[in-house]
Amino acid sequence: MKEFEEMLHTLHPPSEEKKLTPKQEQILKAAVEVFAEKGYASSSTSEIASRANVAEGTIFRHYKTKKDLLIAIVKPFMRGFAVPFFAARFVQDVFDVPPEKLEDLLKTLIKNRFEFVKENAPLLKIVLQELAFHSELKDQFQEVFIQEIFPKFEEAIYHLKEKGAVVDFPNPTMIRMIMSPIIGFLVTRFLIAPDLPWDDEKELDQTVHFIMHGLSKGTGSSSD
Amino acid sequence: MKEFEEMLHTLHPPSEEKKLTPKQEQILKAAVEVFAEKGYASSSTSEIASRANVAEGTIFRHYKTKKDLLIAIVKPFMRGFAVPFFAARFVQDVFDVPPEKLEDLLKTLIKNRFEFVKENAPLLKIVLQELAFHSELKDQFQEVFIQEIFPKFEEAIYHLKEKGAVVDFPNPTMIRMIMSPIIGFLVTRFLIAPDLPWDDEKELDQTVHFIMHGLSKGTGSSSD
Amino acid sequence: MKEFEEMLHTLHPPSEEKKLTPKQEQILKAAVEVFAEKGYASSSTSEIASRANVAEGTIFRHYKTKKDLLIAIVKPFMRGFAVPFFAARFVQDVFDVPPEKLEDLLKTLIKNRFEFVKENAPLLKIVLQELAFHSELKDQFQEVFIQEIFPKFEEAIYHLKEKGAVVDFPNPTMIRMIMSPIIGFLVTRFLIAPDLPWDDEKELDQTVHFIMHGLSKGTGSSSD
Amino acid sequence: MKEFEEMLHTLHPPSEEKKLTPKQEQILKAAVEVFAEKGYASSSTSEIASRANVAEGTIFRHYKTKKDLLIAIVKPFMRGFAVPFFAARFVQDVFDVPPEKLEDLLKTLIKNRFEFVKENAPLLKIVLQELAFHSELKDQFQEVFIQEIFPKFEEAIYHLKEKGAVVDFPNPTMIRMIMSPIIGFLVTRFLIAPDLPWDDEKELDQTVHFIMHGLSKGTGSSSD
DNA sequence: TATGAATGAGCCTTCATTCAT
DNA sequence: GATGAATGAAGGCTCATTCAT
Repeated sequence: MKEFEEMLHTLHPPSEEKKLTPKQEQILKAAVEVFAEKGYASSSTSEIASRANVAEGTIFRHYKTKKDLLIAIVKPFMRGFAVPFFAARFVQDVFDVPPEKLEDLLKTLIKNRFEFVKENAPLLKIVLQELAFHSELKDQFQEVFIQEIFPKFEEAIYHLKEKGAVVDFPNPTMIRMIMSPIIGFLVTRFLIAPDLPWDDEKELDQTVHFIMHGLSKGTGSSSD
Repeated sequence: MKEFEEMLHTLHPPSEEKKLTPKQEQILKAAVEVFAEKGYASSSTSEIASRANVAEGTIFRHYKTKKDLLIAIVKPFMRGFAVPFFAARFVQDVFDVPPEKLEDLLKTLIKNRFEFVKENAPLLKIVLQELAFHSELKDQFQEVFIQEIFPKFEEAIYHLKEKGAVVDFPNPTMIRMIMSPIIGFLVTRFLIAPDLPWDDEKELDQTVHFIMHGLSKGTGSSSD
Repeated sequence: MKEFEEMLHTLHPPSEEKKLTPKQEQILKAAVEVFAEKGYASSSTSEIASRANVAEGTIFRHYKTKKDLLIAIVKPFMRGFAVPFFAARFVQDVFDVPPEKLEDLLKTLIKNRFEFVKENAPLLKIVLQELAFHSELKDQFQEVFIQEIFPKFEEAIYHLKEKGAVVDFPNPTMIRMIMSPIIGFLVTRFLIAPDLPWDDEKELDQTVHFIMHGLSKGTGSSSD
Repeated sequence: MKEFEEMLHTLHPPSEEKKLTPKQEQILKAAVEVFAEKGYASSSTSEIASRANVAEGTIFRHYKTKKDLLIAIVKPFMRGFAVPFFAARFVQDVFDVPPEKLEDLLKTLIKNRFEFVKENAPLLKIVLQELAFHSELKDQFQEVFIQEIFPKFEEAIYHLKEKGAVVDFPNPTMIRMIMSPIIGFLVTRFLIAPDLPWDDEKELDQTVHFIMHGLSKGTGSSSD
């Protein structure tokens, strides 16, 4: 479980993005900035161009369309986010690990994804904003999350339920419960109040605690 | 606690919205539709006008600006959402209620807000989308949520902590943990997959369960 | 046969074009000018706008597309050109008239169309230029010429052949032979050298002479 | 008269075009294709480049300008078309030939030009389309047709009139009458309906017949 | 009050042309 | 000589906003 980094390169070798020319990189960087700042629809290619120190035409030489540019930005982010889940490891670990270590397992996973988002906070914003309006992004989301990640989650949850380790809610509900606090944290941490003096380690611990206890079978404080 | 409805009218008498002419209502309704469908920036006043069966000029007679129209839509929604929290009752109840009834209390609150959102799902979408880009909306949000609702929450949490009923996380963290699963549910329920055959009652119960256990002091499934 | 003018209004009452607002007329007039001068593809809507003393946006309020503007110009011209042929009169006259008056008949027809083109010379240019590249125009041409005019011609030719008045070439060939010198004259007269001191009456007489003799059965200069 | 082929090489030795590099040939070929398909103004150098399997820059190495490319295409075609008329032979033949062979003479000439156009149909289209808009092409046309061909025609016509073989129309009118049916045929044959099952020999015969009779002094079928 | 024609700034995109490699 | 990335001017079109009626 310590080697997430390795997995990152399993499916999509890092060389993939290295093909970018300097101009392309400037464009992508500028586009991420502007899209995140103003939203896709309110961003103008001319502003992106000038922030990228590039002629406007240059953008369209590399990305046929403004939307193509958006996709070129969002797709790798989604795939990148999903990479760790592709590993067979993920489910196996849940299966192998003793109950009292589950919390550590979850934390490792979250921590890793947290770091990924930390490096790409503006992209998180762009995805959350634009997913709602572009079917191309929805498709990509479908492909990555619903077809790849969710099944893994379901498998893991299945094991946990069998072990009697967790409450017996429907799978989609449980997945939602796992993800909501995480997303809630990420959004607060990086989008709403990135300038607060965060103690990330502590917040993550508490979030994991919250999720684990929330899904626990016992009745929490109101015993019984 | 059964009389939330009354509170709704406490601060903002219902007469307020009655000043709307029929044309205005058509415009607002159409605008909500279009904004939710395409996002504010990608919506055109001409489409709103034609959906409202109104001349384009008419929109600008009532709302000086496209953005004014957005605000006219979002502001009442935010205020409406916050209304129940204005009641002194809210904190008092938390203080009075016996620990084993806390879950019911939370559920009543959530249920009520759930119904409110249910009637205004497109507005939820608009708020979540546009909050990020319009300082006028952020101000309004600040005013309503941070200045009104959050302090109430903090007070309630203070009581709970005193009672030893909940874990001792920082207040903002706890508020986030309470709200994340709720928002997660609302977004899934109304925006992502509104067409699934939802059992709202059950989902709400489970969400409350999740939150309460998540915040409980006990160690959840990994007992001890 | 003297009342072609009346026929002009038979099918398409003149009121039809009267719906045009002043701005629309300015736009159409300017567009005809510019299209004829530079060709459709090399004309810019901004130049049309400024020649029409109208904002560029105004063009697009009336004609959704640059191409729509082209069609709005060409369609009425084609229909207008075809109008006389719609009359039942046309074929009947050919049938009734004695052989020695055929030349007069043809001349009346040509003269009339000549006047029509004279009023719309730039439009003739536009049609001849753009017909080759726009399927919408081809369709319109098909509809008007091939479906309406050509059949009338064929009928007339059928009568003439029966009378033994003309040579027995295939119908399409004969139609081409009738039209080529006419078009050749129109193009030379209005497009290639409009500034020459033309004696239109004489040219028309000679063109008719040429066509009639060209189609005659006799062997012309060689022999009798 | 059988040796038109020889004339072809009289003024412009065939070697002239042999200087073309393979790339240049590909470019010219592609340009002819694209120009004919879409018209000069709507053709993009990038499409020409890709059809020619050549980098876009390569076009501009050989032809400084898009328009230069057009001229490089059109000029040789015009000159090529005019070549036979340069021969002194042309007028002499008209002078020498007995009246009853005039038709054959004309047919030989037409047939020969017909074959030339047949090999270069797209070029005919390009010339007819672009002549109207490019003064460089008009100049070239002037140079070739008005200064070279027309005088030859006038001379020939002068002879014919002297012989009393033809009607006494003004020279320009007669030239127009000779050329209109020919151009009408070429345009129909190669541009409008190239896919019809043409009997070229017959059409040419009939066209010649039509011209000769059209210009004959007699009154054709309607004797007198 | 309501209308809708008119505006013109600004947007995305295309394209001929240049130039460093 | 050949390439193709880069340019930036110009084009068609959209849209929020104004205003005379």
